[in-house]
Amino acid sequence: MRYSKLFPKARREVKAESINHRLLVQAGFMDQLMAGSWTLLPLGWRVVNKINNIIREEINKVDGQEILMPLLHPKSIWNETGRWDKADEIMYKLKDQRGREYVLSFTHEEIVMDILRKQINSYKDLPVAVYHFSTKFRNELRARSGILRGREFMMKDLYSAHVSEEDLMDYYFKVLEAYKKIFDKLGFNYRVTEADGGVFTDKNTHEVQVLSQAGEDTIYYCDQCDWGANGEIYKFKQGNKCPKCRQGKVIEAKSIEVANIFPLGTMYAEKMKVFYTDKNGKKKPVWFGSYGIGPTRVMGTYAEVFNDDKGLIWPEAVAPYKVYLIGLKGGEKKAKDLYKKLSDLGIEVLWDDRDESAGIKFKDADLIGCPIRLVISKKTAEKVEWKNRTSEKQELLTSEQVVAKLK
RNA sequence: CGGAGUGUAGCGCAGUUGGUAGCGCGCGUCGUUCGGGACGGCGAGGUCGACGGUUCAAAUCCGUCCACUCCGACCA
Repeated sequence: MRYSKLFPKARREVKAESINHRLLVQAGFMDQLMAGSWTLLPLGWRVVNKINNIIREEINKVDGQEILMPLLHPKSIWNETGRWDKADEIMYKLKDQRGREYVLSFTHEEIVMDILRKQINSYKDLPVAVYHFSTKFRNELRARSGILRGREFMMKDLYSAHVSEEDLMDYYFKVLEAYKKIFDKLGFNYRVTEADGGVFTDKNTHEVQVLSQAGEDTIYYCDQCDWGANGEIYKFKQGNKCPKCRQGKVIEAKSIEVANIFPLGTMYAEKMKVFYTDKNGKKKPVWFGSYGIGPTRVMGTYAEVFNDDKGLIWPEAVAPYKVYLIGLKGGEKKAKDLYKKLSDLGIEVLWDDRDESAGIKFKDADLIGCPIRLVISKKTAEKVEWKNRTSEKQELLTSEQVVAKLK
């Protein structure tokens, strides 16, 4: 991509208290429509898509099948579970010209249940797991922290149905393992915690929490084993013995909840009459679970966790472009050639071909935060300067060496 | 919803005791520059958040409302 053509350009200054708000807006990744509603601009959309692809890959591995469900739901389906009233405060409800009532989706359990009751007959049809990436609308009392808490945001939600609690819980922990793989690939320092199910279930659930001062949650975790808990239901003291391994100490920390999984049981199936016939010919309710990850919140979390005073720092796995290429005086032609060469090889390059000063290009390169910066100028002569975003070290390579290193 | 703050040019901001609006950046253009936000010349750009009131006169004073940010309640 030629930076001269990219919409929009980085800005000089942005007033915002939250780090993800300031950096992502300043660098041109997102734009605010109103409190809690954001446009993902080309750079931001690329990042979110990369996050989504990493999620998709792991969810497919646990037999999730991707679908796309509607966002406009009739009142009747939400009445079936009682959530039309129970979740009233977070729902955006609408009425059409004839007085019919709807809600903008804040989750999809009821919708999946409706599909299942039409499609599932026998135990032979189970288990089944479906997921989609789509927008969620939640009427938060207060939108805040940039894109971390919006009233409209993207979520990957996976739903699974099973013949028994054993099978559900077996799958539930498989998904938890898949989530760990996802957040390992994404490169976060996170903890898995036990938490409250909120409007979703009375049962306890698990969350993936990325450690960050910008987080709204307080969690407790063991400094030696994998134990962790959300402070909303459990209270522990920093420094006490870990309740699980009895060896490590409890650490209290701020964190951002990026994923949550719920073993919902048979309540939804019973209320919505989602039954299957077992081997003995008996009708039984399906065991149900739901599993969410917030990709747009994940992007905001990156901005909060990976940055320095110069700007964003993207890990290669999700960077909008792998390389930021700068051609300075005397290197324009060579930069153009290298851009073509790398692009032909399928390497993602953002080429700053603007007629701007060297200083502006360097500042924007740092702000946008691609992992690798390449510079060609009079100074580099026939070579190319390679610098990683996370290091001050610069090395001069031939373009062949650059290509080999990038492959 | 309670508390605090802010709305003035595309962005960031200043604007005194009321007298009809400025700065920096950016933008257009010409020229000189060209490895860490270069410099000069010329130029464009505003219903001062909205509505109402006070006044000869309101960005400025008063009232109502709206929007955004932060803290809280709440929430993924």
